[in-house]
Formats: sequence, C-alpha cells, structure tokens
Amino acid sequence: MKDNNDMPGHLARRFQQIAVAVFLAEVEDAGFDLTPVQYAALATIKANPGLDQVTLAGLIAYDRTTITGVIDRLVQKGLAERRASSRDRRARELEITDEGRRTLRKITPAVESAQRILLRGLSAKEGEDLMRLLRKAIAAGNDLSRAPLRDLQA
Amino acid sequence: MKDNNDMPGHLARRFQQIAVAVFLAEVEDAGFDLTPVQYAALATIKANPGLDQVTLAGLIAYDRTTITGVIDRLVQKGLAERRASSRDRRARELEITDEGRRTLRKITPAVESAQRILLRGLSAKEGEDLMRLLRKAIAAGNDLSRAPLRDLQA
DNA sequence: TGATATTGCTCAGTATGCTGACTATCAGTA
DNA sequence: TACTGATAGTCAGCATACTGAGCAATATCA
Repeated sequence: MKDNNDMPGHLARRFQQIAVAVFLAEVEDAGFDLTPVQYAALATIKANPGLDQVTLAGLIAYDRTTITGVIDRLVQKGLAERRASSRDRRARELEITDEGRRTLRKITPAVESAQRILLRGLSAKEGEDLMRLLRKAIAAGNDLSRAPLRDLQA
Repeated sequence: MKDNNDMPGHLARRFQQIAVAVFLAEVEDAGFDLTPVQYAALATIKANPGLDQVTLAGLIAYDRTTITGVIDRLVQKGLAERRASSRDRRARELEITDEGRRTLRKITPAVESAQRILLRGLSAKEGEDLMRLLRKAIAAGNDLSRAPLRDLQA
C-alpha cells in the first residue's frame, strides 16, 4: 500500500500549499494584500512594459482564462493598467502604475523572506538541490499542462 | 533581479500544476473521472473505515472547509457514504462503497503512471532525492498552513 | 450542575486554475 | 478581395483552497 508520502503528486500539493500560506503571511505582516499569483504577474509586467495578456500568461505559466481575473484585481487595486493596443485591436497592453512600482519595491523583503522560510528545513545545499530537481522535472513536464511556460518571442 | 526560476514558491506552483494535469489526463485515459484530491480522500477513507471528516482532513492535509465539498462529490458519485456517528452526534462517519472500492482498484495503474510521468525528466536517484527533499521541507513547514498534516490519534 | 470552552461541520465569500464556447480581430491565401 | 484559419480576450461553469462566521453538540471545570 503506497503511502501519500511516496507520491510526488501529493508532495507537490503539500509544498505548494505551504508556499502560498507562507507567502500570504509574510506579505500581510509587511502590511500588504497581494497573492503569490498577483505578485508574479505584477513583477513580470514591470519587467516587460506594454506586454499583452497572452504573453504575460506564457511568461509565468498561467492559463489565459486565469490571467483575466488576476489583472482585473491588479487594476482594481490601482497597481496596473490595461489599455487597448494600437497595433492589434484584439490585444490589451499592460503597464505597471507608480503605485504598483512602490508596492513591488516595498514588498520585496517579505517575498524573499517567504522563500527562505519555505526552505527553512533544508541546508543551503539541500535547498539548491531541491530547486535544481524541481526545475528539471518541471522542464520535462512543461507541455503537459494547458498553461506551459513560454519564452518571449521578441 | 531574481528570476521566477529562483523562487521555490514559483517552482512549487509549477510542479503542482503539472502534477494535477498529468493525474487528470492519466485517469481520464483510463476511463474515470476523479481528481487528485478526490482520489486521496477516497483512498484514505478505504484505509480508515468509519473515520470522521476532521480526521480525514488531517490525514491528507486538507482544510476542513474544503473536505465538505470533496466528500459531497464522492457521495454524489456513489463512491463513498456519509452517515451520522452514534458516538458523537456532531460527527459524520465516512465509508467507502463497493463501487468506490472497485473504482480505486481499477484506477490504481493510472495513478501510478501519473507519478512516473511527473518524474520522467529525472533519474531514479534524482526522483528519490526530490521526494526526500520535498518531505523534509514540508515537515519543517507543516504547521505554517491552516491545514497541517496530522497523525491518527488512535 | 451550570457556565464556559472546545469541537465537528457547514456556509458565504474570495481567489486561483481549468474546460469549453464565443466574439472580435488579424493573417494568409486563393 | 473574399474565405479560411489562427489568435486575443472574455465568459460560464466546475473544483480546489482559504478566511471568517455560525450552529449544534460535547467536554471541562468551578
């Protein structure tokens, strides 16, 4: 009888569950209200000004139907803006606002703290190993989900 | 500038995303309609007949408010039964049905296949290492989520 | 025993994440 | 240029996850 602890799928779920909880706790302690998903989206918008939603989704491996709601909430919080593209009238160009920039800057220590806490049971080397193995497994399975990671086409 | 790939939290999300996609695909190929969460709950009910919902939630680290809907769906599919406890009238005792037992038996190869696919980018040793490191990180962070893993009190 | 705390469960509300369908638009080609 | 297929975005619907509140029942202890 296989135990849950022998199932990588179950370990994946647990690890993610803890990651989200730690992130939210650290960010709230810092006085902010931002989810891991919203943070990743905002940071990626900042790094790629004017990108469209599909490109953003590809860069962080979100489903295109999920990103709609995430951006809705970033816009509602005044952290990002969505405007029609002049080149392609189907597309929306995304920009970070000054408020979004400020928030990102101030929230960074909490985000980094969350990453440390998530690995607190491991030595530095073990943490590196875990990340390396996760990256490798993820790369091999990238195309198995509906929302694979995609590079910038540039 | 820290890349997403250097954030264990982001890797956790991607790994879990792929794990769910692989599980659902394998199970559907086998002709069944069961989510990873439903599978874990059903298998745990089978292994611990008559357990109550809070205990079940603790054994698989689900939130108590999440388990309600999961069990609803297992009951609706005819795979499990929920009955009032005679010892404690607040509690519900959970049982697997014959249909549930049959489903579990027939679905096992697909579930095991999903676990293999999830690690297909890794060697056997790397897969073992990944699981060991995940277990260690999870153990250290167990109490950081609202739904920690709990042992049977017996 | 009676007041208080705790526990098992449910519900409303919010945020992912997905499937599948739909509209508007664009791109390529006959 | 008219047709065809692909693409960007949205929406409805379903299944986790969680917060916080509430109800009923049990446990505890003065």
